Amino acid sequence: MLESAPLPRDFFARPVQVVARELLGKHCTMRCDSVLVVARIVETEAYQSDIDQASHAYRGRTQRNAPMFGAPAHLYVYRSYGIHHCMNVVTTHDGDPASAVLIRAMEALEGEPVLVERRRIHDHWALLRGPGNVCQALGIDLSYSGRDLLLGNPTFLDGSPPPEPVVVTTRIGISRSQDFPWRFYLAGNAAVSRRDRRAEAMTERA
DNA sequence: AGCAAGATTAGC
DNA sequence: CTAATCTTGCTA
Repeated sequence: MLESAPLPRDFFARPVQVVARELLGKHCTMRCDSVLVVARIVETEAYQSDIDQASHAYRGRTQRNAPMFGAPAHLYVYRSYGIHHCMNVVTTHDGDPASAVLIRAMEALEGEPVLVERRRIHDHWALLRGPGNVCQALGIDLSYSGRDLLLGNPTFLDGSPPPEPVVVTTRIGISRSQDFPWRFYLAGNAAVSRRDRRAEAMTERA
């Protein structure tokens, strides 16, 4: 693999939709039990608190969502349905509403045996499919919430832009603000959690 | 202090 | 389609 540097804080200090889209194709490295895991981001969602009722920060700051109101390039992790964890990267910068990108799916590149062990499945494309599965595979829990990405582990690396077209569509699993087209994924990638054929058709035309 | 809801997932 | 499972945050 070619050398690549960690994404600088400035990368995240931009509008959350821009960051969500540009995060596609970027690599995420995570040291798990002294083993290096590398994965490629293939699906994300943007959450912008001021106009987004689906955002955990919509009703203001609380103990749980505090990281979303902090500096960019920090993690915001929360427990989902009492069983899973979901990982977000904070993009908020001075003067902007609290915002973060939910990492929904990745493609395993290195260290797959560790992921297989944690997930207890062998399907390569399902290892990191879905936000809850991403955290289970990488070993990310509540203790990671608020962590600065620039400290390393996990780390997001710069890299070449994704060769595949990007599909833009509406977000999944929310009951409010369902119409914002703030979900992004790499067309044709088998790790994507749920495909949107309609949006993919629009993508071909573009 | 009690309680309903939830950015999910796997299995029937 | 539904159960599983628990933390957060709102209401009394």
